[in-house]
Amino acid sequence: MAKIVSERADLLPAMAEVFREHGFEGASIALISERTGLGKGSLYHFFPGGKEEMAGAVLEEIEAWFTTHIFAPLQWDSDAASAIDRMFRAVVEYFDSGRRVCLVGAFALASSRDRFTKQVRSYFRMWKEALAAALVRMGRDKPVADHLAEEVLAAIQGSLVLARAFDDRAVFARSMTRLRRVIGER
Amino acid sequence: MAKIVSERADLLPAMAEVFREHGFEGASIALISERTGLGKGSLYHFFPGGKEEMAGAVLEEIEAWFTTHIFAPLQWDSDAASAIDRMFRAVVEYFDSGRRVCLVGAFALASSRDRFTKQVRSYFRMWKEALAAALVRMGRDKPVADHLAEEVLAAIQGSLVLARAFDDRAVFARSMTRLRRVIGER
DNA sequence: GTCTATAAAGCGATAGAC
DNA sequence: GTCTATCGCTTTATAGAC
Repeated sequence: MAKIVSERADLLPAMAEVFREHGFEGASIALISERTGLGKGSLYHFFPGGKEEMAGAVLEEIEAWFTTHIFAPLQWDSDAASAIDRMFRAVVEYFDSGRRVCLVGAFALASSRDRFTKQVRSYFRMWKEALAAALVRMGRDKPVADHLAEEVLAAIQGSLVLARAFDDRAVFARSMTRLRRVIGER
Repeated sequence: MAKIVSERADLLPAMAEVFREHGFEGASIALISERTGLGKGSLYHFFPGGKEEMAGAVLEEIEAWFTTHIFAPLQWDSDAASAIDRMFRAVVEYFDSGRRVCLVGAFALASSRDRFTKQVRSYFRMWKEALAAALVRMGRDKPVADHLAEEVLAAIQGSLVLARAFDDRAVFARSMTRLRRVIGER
Protein backbone atom coordinates (compact mmCIF):
# COMPACT_ATOMS: atom_id res chain seq x y z
CA MET A 1 0.00 0.00 0.00
CA ALA A 2 1.30 3.42 -0.90
CA LYS A 3 2.57 5.64 1.87
CA ILE A 4 0.96 9.05 2.20
CA VAL A 5 3.34 10.59 4.68
CA SER A 6 6.88 10.88 3.40
CA GLU A 7 9.93 9.60 5.15
CA ARG A 8 13.26 11.31 5.01
CA ALA A 9 14.90 8.29 3.42
CA ASP A 10 12.39 8.20 0.58
CA LEU A 11 13.52 11.62 -0.59
CA LEU A 12 17.22 10.79 -0.82
CA PRO A 13 17.33 9.03 -4.21
CA ALA A 14 15.63 11.91 -6.03
CA MET A 15 17.79 14.44 -4.22
CA ALA A 16 20.92 12.46 -5.06
CA GLU A 17 20.03 12.58 -8.73
CA VAL A 18 19.56 16.35 -8.62
CA PHE A 19 22.96 16.84 -6.97
CA ARG A 20 24.56 14.50 -9.48
CA GLU A 21 23.09 16.40 -12.41
CA HIS A 22 23.60 19.94 -11.17
CA GLY A 23 26.31 19.85 -8.52
CA PHE A 24 25.92 21.37 -5.08
CA GLU A 25 25.73 25.01 -6.14
CA GLY A 26 23.57 24.26 -9.15
CA ALA A 27 21.00 22.20 -7.25
CA SER A 28 18.46 24.80 -6.13
CA ILE A 29 15.88 24.15 -3.43
CA ALA A 30 13.19 24.93 -6.01
CA LEU A 31 14.54 22.18 -8.26
CA ILE A 32 14.85 19.71 -5.40
CA SER A 33 11.28 20.56 -4.42
CA GLU A 34 10.10 19.90 -7.96
CA ARG A 35 11.97 16.60 -8.32
CA THR A 36 10.98 15.21 -4.93
CA GLY A 37 7.41 16.44 -5.37
CA LEU A 38 7.56 18.05 -1.95
CA GLY A 39 7.15 21.74 -1.08
CA LYS A 40 9.97 23.77 0.37
CA GLY A 41 8.29 23.80 3.77
CA SER A 42 8.27 20.03 3.91
CA LEU A 43 11.88 19.80 2.79
CA TYR A 44 12.97 22.10 5.60
CA HIS A 45 10.85 20.05 7.98
CA PHE A 46 12.96 16.97 7.17
CA PHE A 47 16.23 18.84 6.74
CA PRO A 48 16.32 21.84 9.11
CA GLY A 49 19.95 22.37 8.15
CA GLY A 50 18.90 23.22 4.61
CA LYS A 51 20.76 22.28 1.45
CA GLU A 52 23.95 21.38 3.25
CA GLU A 53 22.13 18.84 5.39
CA MET A 54 20.41 17.45 2.30
CA ALA A 55 23.69 16.89 0.50
CA GLY A 56 25.22 15.47 3.66
CA ALA A 57 22.39 12.96 3.99
CA VAL A 58 22.76 11.99 0.35
CA LEU A 59 26.49 11.36 0.82
CA GLU A 60 25.69 9.32 3.93
CA GLU A 61 23.26 7.15 2.02
CA ILE A 62 25.71 6.66 -0.82
CA GLU A 63 28.38 5.52 1.61
CA ALA A 64 25.91 3.16 3.27
CA TRP A 65 24.94 1.66 -0.07
CA PHE A 66 28.54 1.12 -1.08
CA THR A 67 29.36 -0.31 2.33
CA THR A 68 26.61 -2.91 2.07
CA HIS A 69 27.03 -3.87 -1.56
CA ILE A 70 30.73 -3.37 -2.19
CA PHE A 71 32.97 -2.52 0.78
CA ALA A 72 31.73 -5.20 3.19
CA PRO A 73 32.02 -8.08 0.71
CA LEU A 74 35.49 -6.89 -0.26
CA GLN A 75 36.53 -6.76 3.39
CA TRP A 76 35.00 -9.93 4.70
CA ASP A 77 33.85 -12.33 2.01
CA SER A 78 35.88 -15.52 2.19
CA ASP A 79 35.95 -15.62 -1.61
CA ALA A 80 37.89 -12.44 -2.36
CA ALA A 81 38.01 -13.01 -6.11
CA SER A 82 34.26 -13.30 -6.26
CA ALA A 83 33.82 -10.15 -4.18
CA ILE A 84 36.02 -8.23 -6.62
CA ASP A 85 34.08 -9.64 -9.53
CA ARG A 86 30.84 -8.49 -7.93
CA MET A 87 32.38 -5.08 -7.25
CA PHE A 88 32.95 -4.57 -10.96
CA ARG A 89 29.44 -5.73 -11.81
CA ALA A 90 27.95 -3.41 -9.20
CA VAL A 91 30.08 -0.48 -10.36
CA VAL A 92 29.06 -0.92 -14.00
CA GLU A 93 25.40 -1.04 -13.04
CA TYR A 94 25.57 1.76 -10.46
CA PHE A 95 27.34 4.19 -12.76
CA ASP A 96 25.24 3.05 -15.72
CA SER A 97 28.36 2.17 -17.70
CA GLY A 98 29.74 5.65 -17.28
CA ARG A 99 26.66 7.69 -18.05
CA ARG A 100 26.01 8.42 -14.43
CA VAL A 101 28.49 10.59 -12.58
CA CYS A 102 30.06 9.62 -9.27
CA LEU A 103 28.67 12.29 -6.95
CA VAL A 104 31.51 11.86 -4.47
CA GLY A 105 34.09 12.23 -7.21
CA ALA A 106 32.33 15.32 -8.57
CA PHE A 107 32.23 16.80 -5.06
CA ALA A 108 35.92 16.02 -4.65
CA LEU A 109 36.74 18.17 -7.69
CA ALA A 110 34.31 20.98 -6.93
CA SER A 111 34.40 23.65 -4.27
CA SER A 112 31.87 21.55 -2.38
CA ARG A 113 34.82 19.38 -1.42
CA ASP A 114 35.62 21.91 1.26
CA ARG A 115 32.18 21.49 2.81
CA PHE A 116 32.22 17.69 2.69
CA THR A 117 35.91 16.90 3.06
CA LYS A 118 35.38 14.27 5.70
CA GLN A 119 32.66 12.35 3.89
CA VAL A 120 34.48 12.50 0.55
CA ARG A 121 37.67 11.23 2.11
CA SER A 122 35.89 8.55 4.10
CA TYR A 123 34.19 7.14 1.01
CA PHE A 124 37.40 6.75 -0.96
CA ARG A 125 39.42 5.55 2.03
CA MET A 126 36.90 2.84 2.84
CA TRP A 127 36.78 1.72 -0.77
CA LYS A 128 40.55 1.66 -1.10
CA GLU A 129 41.09 -0.24 2.14
CA ALA A 130 38.37 -2.77 1.42
CA LEU A 131 39.73 -3.47 -2.05
CA ALA A 132 43.28 -3.73 -0.74
CA ALA A 133 42.11 -6.18 1.91
CA ALA A 134 40.53 -8.37 -0.76
CA LEU A 135 43.73 -8.27 -2.81
CA VAL A 136 45.76 -9.30 0.24
CA ARG A 137 43.42 -12.25 0.75
CA MET A 138 44.15 -13.17 -2.85
CA GLY A 139 47.80 -13.47 -1.91
CA ARG A 140 49.31 -10.11 -2.68
CA ASP A 141 51.72 -8.23 -0.47
CA LYS A 142 50.15 -5.37 1.45
CA PRO A 143 52.13 -2.57 -0.27
CA VAL A 144 51.34 -3.98 -3.71
CA ALA A 145 47.67 -4.34 -2.77
CA ASP A 146 47.49 -0.74 -1.56
CA HIS A 147 49.08 0.55 -4.71
CA LEU A 148 46.85 -1.58 -6.93
CA ALA A 149 43.70 -0.53 -5.09
CA GLU A 150 44.62 3.10 -5.60
CA GLU A 151 45.22 2.47 -9.28
CA VAL A 152 41.81 0.82 -9.69
CA LEU A 153 39.96 3.62 -7.92
CA ALA A 154 41.71 6.28 -9.97
CA ALA A 155 40.96 4.40 -13.18
CA ILE A 156 37.28 4.16 -12.30
CA GLN A 157 37.02 7.86 -11.51
CA GLY A 158 39.09 8.85 -14.52
CA SER A 159 37.10 6.74 -16.93
CA LEU A 160 33.92 8.29 -15.57
CA VAL A 161 35.34 11.68 -16.51
CA LEU A 162 36.34 10.51 -19.99
CA ALA A 163 33.12 8.60 -20.58
CA ARG A 164 31.15 11.77 -19.95
CA ALA A 165 33.53 13.96 -21.93
CA PHE A 166 33.29 11.68 -24.97
CA ASP A 167 29.70 10.72 -24.20
CA ASP A 168 30.77 7.15 -24.88
CA ARG A 169 29.97 4.18 -22.68
CA ALA A 170 32.64 2.14 -24.46
CA VAL A 171 35.35 4.13 -22.69
CA PHE A 172 34.06 2.96 -19.34
CA ALA A 173 33.57 -0.63 -20.51
CA ARG A 174 37.13 -0.82 -21.87
CA SER A 175 38.50 0.49 -18.59
CA MET A 176 36.62 -2.08 -16.53
CA THR A 177 37.76 -4.91 -18.78
CA ARG A 178 41.36 -3.81 -18.45
CA LEU A 179 41.14 -3.50 -14.67
CA ARG A 180 39.76 -7.02 -14.34
CA ARG A 181 42.72 -8.27 -16.35
CA VAL A 182 45.25 -6.22 -14.37
CA ILE A 183 43.88 -7.59 -11.11
CA GLY A 184 43.75 -11.12 -12.46
CA GLU A 185 47.34 -11.31 -13.65
CA ARG A 186 50.68 -10.46 -11.98
CA MET B 1 56.34 49.40 -18.23
CA ALA B 2 53.05 48.50 -16.66
CA LYS B 3 49.98 48.54 -18.83
CA ILE B 4 47.13 50.76 -17.67
CA VAL B 5 44.48 49.55 -20.04
CA SER B 6 43.61 45.90 -19.65
CA GLU B 7 43.55 43.38 -22.41
CA ARG B 8 41.08 40.55 -22.56
CA ALA B 9 43.86 37.96 -22.48
CA ASP B 10 45.36 39.40 -19.31
CA LEU B 11 42.18 38.59 -17.41
CA LEU B 12 42.01 34.92 -18.36
CA PRO B 13 44.49 33.43 -15.86
CA ALA B 14 42.76 34.98 -12.86
CA MET B 15 39.36 33.99 -14.21
CA ALA B 16 40.56 30.45 -14.85
CA GLU B 17 41.65 30.15 -11.25
CA VAL B 18 38.25 31.31 -9.99
CA PHE B 19 36.45 28.76 -12.17
CA ARG B 20 38.84 26.04 -11.01
CA GLU B 21 38.23 26.84 -7.36
CA HIS B 22 34.48 27.41 -7.47
CA GLY B 23 33.17 25.71 -10.59
CA PHE B 24 30.96 27.42 -13.15
CA GLU B 25 27.90 27.92 -10.95
CA GLY B 26 29.96 28.86 -7.91
CA ALA B 27 32.05 31.48 -9.69
CA SER B 28 30.05 34.68 -9.28
CA ILE B 29 30.68 37.80 -11.31
CA ALA B 30 31.33 39.65 -8.05
CA LEU B 31 34.10 37.18 -7.20
CA ILE B 32 35.58 37.34 -10.69
CA SER B 33 35.50 41.12 -10.43
CA GLU B 34 37.34 40.99 -7.13
CA ARG B 35 39.99 38.55 -8.34
CA THR B 36 40.66 40.28 -11.64
CA GLY B 37 40.61 43.67 -9.99
CA LEU B 38 38.19 44.91 -12.63
CA GLY B 39 34.67 46.26 -12.10
CA LYS B 40 31.63 44.45 -13.42
CA GLY B 41 31.14 47.07 -16.10
CA SER B 42 34.62 46.46 -17.48
CA LEU B 43 34.14 42.69 -17.41
CA TYR B 44 30.97 42.97 -19.49
CA HIS B 45 32.83 45.33 -21.81
CA PHE B 46 35.32 42.54 -22.60
CA PHE B 47 32.84 39.69 -22.39
CA PRO B 48 29.42 40.90 -23.58
CA GLY B 49 28.20 37.30 -23.42
CA GLY B 50 28.63 37.32 -19.66
CA LYS B 51 29.83 34.42 -17.56
CA GLU B 52 29.35 31.86 -20.29
CA GLU B 53 31.63 33.78 -22.62
CA MET B 54 34.18 34.16 -19.83
CA ALA B 55 34.28 30.42 -19.17
CA GLY B 56 34.39 29.73 -22.90
CA ALA B 57 37.38 32.02 -23.33
CA VAL B 58 39.11 30.35 -20.40
CA LEU B 59 38.58 26.90 -21.94
CA GLU B 60 39.91 28.23 -25.23
CA GLU B 61 43.06 29.50 -23.60
CA ILE B 62 43.57 26.23 -21.75
CA GLU B 63 43.30 24.28 -24.99
CA ALA B 64 45.75 26.67 -26.66
CA TRP B 65 48.23 26.23 -23.82
CA PHE B 66 48.03 22.46 -23.95
CA THR B 67 48.28 22.50 -27.74
CA THR B 68 51.50 24.50 -27.65
CA HIS B 69 53.19 22.80 -24.73
CA ILE B 70 51.88 19.23 -24.90
CA PHE B 71 49.75 18.24 -27.89
CA ALA B 72 51.98 19.65 -30.65
CA PRO B 73 55.20 18.07 -29.35
CA LEU B 74 53.40 14.75 -28.94
CA GLN B 75 52.10 14.93 -32.50
CA TRP B 76 55.12 16.20 -34.32
CA ASP B 77 58.35 15.97 -32.35
CA SER B 78 60.73 13.53 -34.03
CA ASP B 79 61.75 12.26 -30.59
CA ALA B 80 58.46 10.81 -29.35
CA ALA B 81 59.90 9.41 -26.13
CA SER B 82 61.21 12.81 -25.17
CA ALA B 83 57.87 14.45 -25.99
CA ILE B 84 56.09 12.01 -23.67
CA ASP B 85 58.66 12.64 -20.96
CA ARG B 86 58.06 16.37 -21.30
CA MET B 87 54.29 15.79 -21.21
CA PHE B 88 54.58 14.20 -17.78
CA ARG B 89 56.83 16.98 -16.51
CA ALA B 90 54.43 19.62 -17.82
CA VAL B 91 51.41 17.82 -16.33
CA VAL B 92 53.00 17.54 -12.89
CA GLU B 93 53.88 21.22 -12.93
CA TYR B 94 50.58 22.41 -14.42
CA PHE B 95 48.41 20.49 -11.98
CA ASP B 96 50.77 21.31 -9.12
CA SER B 97 51.24 17.61 -8.34
CA GLY B 98 47.52 17.10 -7.97
CA ARG B 99 46.66 20.12 -5.87
CA ARG B 100 45.27 21.99 -8.81
CA VAL B 101 42.11 20.67 -10.40
CA CYS B 102 41.76 20.08 -14.14
CA LEU B 103 39.08 22.59 -15.07
CA VAL B 104 38.10 20.65 -18.17
CA GLY B 105 37.72 17.45 -16.19
CA ALA B 106 35.67 19.23 -13.53
CA PHE B 107 33.44 20.71 -16.25
CA ALA B 108 33.07 17.25 -17.78
CA LEU B 109 31.58 15.94 -14.53
CA ALA B 110 29.47 19.00 -13.72
CA SER B 111 26.30 20.29 -15.31
CA SER B 112 28.48 22.85 -17.08
CA ARG B 113 29.46 20.00 -19.39
CA ASP B 114 26.20 20.53 -21.23
CA ARG B 115 27.14 24.15 -21.94
CA PHE B 116 30.69 23.35 -23.04
CA THR B 117 30.34 19.87 -24.53
CA LYS B 118 32.26 20.70 -27.66
CA GLN B 119 35.22 22.30 -25.95
CA VAL B 120 35.45 19.59 -23.29
CA ARG B 121 35.38 16.86 -25.91
CA SER B 122 37.86 18.65 -28.16
CA TYR B 123 40.41 18.99 -25.34
CA PHE B 124 40.38 15.31 -24.46
CA ARG B 125 40.19 14.14 -28.07
CA MET B 126 43.21 16.23 -29.05
CA TRP B 127 45.18 15.00 -26.08
CA LYS B 128 44.30 11.37 -26.71
CA GLU B 129 45.11 11.53 -30.42
CA ALA B 130 48.39 13.37 -29.88
CA LEU B 131 49.52 10.89 -27.25
CA ALA B 132 48.50 7.94 -29.41
CA ALA B 133 50.45 9.41 -32.34
CA ALA B 134 53.57 9.63 -30.18
CA LEU B 135 53.11 6.02 -29.07
CA VAL B 136 52.77 4.90 -32.68
CA ARG B 137 56.03 6.68 -33.51
CA MET B 138 57.56 4.70 -30.67
CA GLY B 139 56.64 1.53 -32.54
CA ARG B 140 53.30 0.52 -31.13
CA ASP B 141 50.35 -0.67 -33.17
CA LYS B 142 47.64 1.93 -33.65
CA PRO B 143 44.93 0.06 -31.65
CA VAL B 144 47.30 -0.53 -28.76
CA ALA B 145 48.40 3.10 -28.83
CA ASP B 146 44.78 4.31 -28.76
CA HIS B 147 43.94 2.08 -25.84
CA LEU B 148 47.07 3.06 -23.93
CA ALA B 149 46.48 6.78 -24.51
CA GLU B 150 42.98 6.44 -23.13
CA GLU B 151 44.32 4.62 -20.10
CA VAL B 152 46.87 7.34 -19.42
CA LEU B 153 44.32 10.16 -19.70
CA ALA B 154 41.88 8.38 -17.41
CA ALA B 155 44.63 7.71 -14.87
CA ILE B 156 45.63 11.37 -14.85
CA GLN B 157 42.06 12.56 -14.35
CA GLY B 158 41.31 9.88 -11.78
CA SER B 159 44.40 10.56 -9.75
CA LEU B 160 43.51 14.26 -9.73
CA VAL B 161 40.19 13.26 -8.14
CA LEU B 162 41.87 11.02 -5.56
CA ALA B 163 44.67 13.48 -4.83
CA ARG B 164 42.08 16.09 -3.94
CA ALA B 165 39.90 13.67 -2.01
CA PHE B 166 42.84 12.51 0.11
CA ASP B 167 44.51 15.91 0.00
CA ASP B 168 47.71 14.04 -0.77
CA ARG B 169 50.14 14.92 -3.54
CA ALA B 170 51.77 11.50 -3.21
CA VAL B 171 48.74 9.90 -4.88
CA PHE B 172 49.36 11.93 -8.00
CA ALA B 173 53.11 11.36 -7.93
CA ARG B 174 52.66 7.58 -7.62
CA SER B 175 50.28 7.56 -10.55
CA MET B 176 52.66 9.50 -12.79
CA THR B 177 55.55 7.20 -11.90
CA ARG B 178 53.46 4.15 -12.72
CA LEU B 179 52.31 5.60 -16.05
CA ARG B 180 55.87 6.34 -17.12
CA ARG B 181 56.73 2.74 -16.39
CA VAL B 182 53.68 1.36 -18.19
CA ILE B 183 54.51 3.41 -21.27
CA GLY B 184 58.18 2.46 -21.14
CA GLU B 185 57.68 -1.31 -20.97
CA ARG B 186 55.55 -3.74 -23.01
C1' DG C 1 37.80 51.64 -20.76
C1' DT C 2 36.27 52.02 -16.14
C1' DC C 3 33.26 52.91 -12.68
C1' DT C 4 28.76 53.16 -9.63
C1' DA C 5 23.95 52.62 -9.40
C1' DT C 6 20.32 49.85 -10.27
C1' DA C 7 17.04 46.74 -12.34
C1' DA C 8 14.92 42.15 -12.47
C1' DA C 9 15.15 37.56 -11.24
C1' DG C 10 16.42 33.77 -8.43
C1' DC C 11 18.39 32.20 -4.28
C1' DG C 12 18.15 29.86 0.58
C1' DA C 13 15.48 30.00 4.35
C1' DT C 14 11.44 31.15 7.55
C1' DA C 15 6.58 31.98 9.26
C1' DG C 16 2.32 30.57 9.92
C1' DA C 17 -2.22 28.71 8.29
C1' DC C 18 -4.25 24.33 7.79
C1' DG D 1 3.39 16.95 7.69
C1' DT D 2 2.36 19.97 3.97
C1' DC D 3 1.51 24.04 1.88
C1' DT D 4 1.73 29.21 0.35
C1' DA D 5 3.47 33.61 1.11
C1' DT D 6 7.16 36.19 2.04
C1' DC D 7 11.66 37.98 3.81
C1' DG D 8 16.30 39.41 2.94
C1' DC D 9 19.98 38.67 0.25
C1' DT D 10 22.71 37.60 -3.86
C1' DT D 11 22.70 36.78 -8.50
C1' DT D 12 23.43 38.20 -13.62
C1' DA D 13 23.16 41.83 -16.40
C1' DT D 14 22.41 46.70 -17.95
C1' DA D 15 22.50 51.96 -18.01
C1' DG D 16 24.82 55.84 -18.02
C1' DA D 17 28.23 59.16 -15.98
C1' DC D 18 33.01 60.09 -16.47
